Formats: sequence, C-alpha cells, structure tokens
Amino acid sequence: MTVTLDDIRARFKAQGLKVTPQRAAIYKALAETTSHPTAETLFQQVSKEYPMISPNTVYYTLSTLKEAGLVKEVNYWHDGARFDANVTPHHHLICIDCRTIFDIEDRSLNQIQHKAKLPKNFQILSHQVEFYGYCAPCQKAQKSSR
Amino acid sequence: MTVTLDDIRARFKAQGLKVTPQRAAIYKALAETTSHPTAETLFQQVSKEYPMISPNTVYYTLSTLKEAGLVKEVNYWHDGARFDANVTPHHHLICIDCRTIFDIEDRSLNQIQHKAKLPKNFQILSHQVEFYGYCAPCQKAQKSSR
DNA sequence: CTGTTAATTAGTAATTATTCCTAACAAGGA
DNA sequence: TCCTTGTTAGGAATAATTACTAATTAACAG
Repeated sequence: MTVTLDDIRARFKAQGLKVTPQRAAIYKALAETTSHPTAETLFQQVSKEYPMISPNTVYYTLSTLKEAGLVKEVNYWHDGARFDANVTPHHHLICIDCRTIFDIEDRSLNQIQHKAKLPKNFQILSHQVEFYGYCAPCQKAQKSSR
Repeated sequence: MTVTLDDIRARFKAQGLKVTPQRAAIYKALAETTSHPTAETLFQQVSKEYPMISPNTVYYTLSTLKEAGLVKEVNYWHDGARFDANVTPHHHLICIDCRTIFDIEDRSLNQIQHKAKLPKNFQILSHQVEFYGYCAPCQKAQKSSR
C-alpha cells in the first residue's frame, strides 16, 4: 500500500516534526513494507533515491520517529543477547526503563498457540509472550521525576 | 537454586559435551540466576573464579550450549534492530531459519494481557506474542537437505 | 596410567551495528 | 526574505560479536 507525501506530511506535522525529503523517504520506505527492515536495509533502499544520505541520518531519523510514536522497534532490546538456562516454555515481563527481565510462569499462556488463528503453511515450534511496562522501582522513579 | 557439578556433568554428557571447568562455570552461573544476563555479565561473573578466561570463550560456550539445547537466547534476533511503521498492536511469526518476520493480526491475542496471571506491582503497557518456526520455503529446504 | 586426537581455550585482530561529535545546511515560523 | 533551531553528512569512536590461530586439555583407547 502506497503512502502519499501528503499523508506523511500530515503525520509528521501532527507530531511537530519537520518534513525533510530524507525523513519522508525513510518513513515512506518503512510504511510501504511489512518486512520489518533493519536500519541498514532502509539505508540501502533510500540510498537509491538519495545517494548522499548517510547511515547516521537513518539511525537518527528512526529514533526520532520512534519517539514520536510513528514507528516502533520490533525487537526492542537488541543491545546484547540475553541468555537463560531455563529452557522450559515460559514468558517474560520487561521493564522498558531499567530493562530488567522477569519470568512469567502462567501455563495458560502456553496454550495460545493452539487457539490463535495462524497460517497453516508455517510450521510453528514454539512461542513466547513479552509484556512491557514499568517495574515497581521504576514507577516510583517516574513519579518523583515529575 | 544451586546446581551441583554432578548435575552439570550429567547434563553435558547427555548432550555429548566435554566438561571443562570454564564451560561448567559459565553454565552454573547462568543456571543459578533468573536475571537473563548478557554474555558480558557472565564473563565478569566467571572471571572472578577464572581470571584468565576470555570473552571469546563465553561467546563460544554459550553458542555451544545453545545448540545443545541447554541454554536459550531470550532475545534471539539481537543482530540489528528491526523496525515497523505499523504501530497498532499486532504479533509476529518468525522463521528461525531465514529470520523473516510475518505479521499476525489475531485480535484474540490482544486480550491475553487481561487474562494472564501477572504481578500487580508491575505496570503493564503492552505485550507482544512471537511465534517461532519454519516458513514454507525453509521447510522445503530442510527436507531436501536431509 | 599414558599417549593420541579432536574439541576447547585464550589472545588478538577484524567486523558489524550503532552512537558521538561537529560543521554545514535547510525547514518553518516571524 | 531572514533567523533560529533542528537536521544532515561525514568521520571518528564504541560496543558486541565473530574470525582466526596456536596452545592446551578432556575423553577415550590401549
């Protein structure tokens, strides 16, 4: 699905963002795909149209759009792999402030795989639920900082 | 909960892994915490006991243990952030072979937050379900490679 | 218990994703 | 049109991870 420049302009304005050609091109590229690209992929994509663009601009723009809520990062905590010796199915609660990860052992969450409407040509092996929010200490920190 | 050396020895043997002091120490450190540490954190931890250990060994060991199924990576696709301009709640289907990410728009998955048993001192803002498996093309590739 | 072999380890260099810094530039309001 | 402030490009810096290699050692056979 195409996204017009007018659409983009309107969405940017609504968030108080300047409409620059590079920024619009990055957003357009992202909005017109469902492939969840990396910054690198977007950089290559946009480079076709703006050969002078720097990777830096793509990173900067994505973080700006993210803050504005126009874009989200699917795999949020890509800053270093996290490991777990608990290999039984379980789920996680992640504090978006301090990034602590808590385990959730609700068995009912293990059943959703059989209930959800999923494409049948995909062979599903497992699933994992991630809840995002603020842990108790970070809730307090938030309040006191206002 | 403590994990004895005998436990570790048995688990490693069951997977045909050599039992080295470094490897056992890394696994022990990981098995005795629920904090989902990074490789770096484990390195620091194990360094106390084995000052000569190199970060490399930690990475190598974790990937070996992961292949053996004794350890898992919680945030699996830490290799580069992935972005999405679709900011409405939705879920993902991830091919663990080619790493393609597909969108799942099952509204019922948006409700689990209210049904699951979650700690009440955590302020939950959102959640996301990730299904893992093989996409159609990768299933074929698997079969033909055997 | 000893020797052999293949897996493992430490150390260093290389790579990749991302951030930092800075000067030039340009969008949008006055 | 001019000014201000946010944005951009470019290059350097950093952090996480991987690649490479030589030395070491666990596991097994004898």
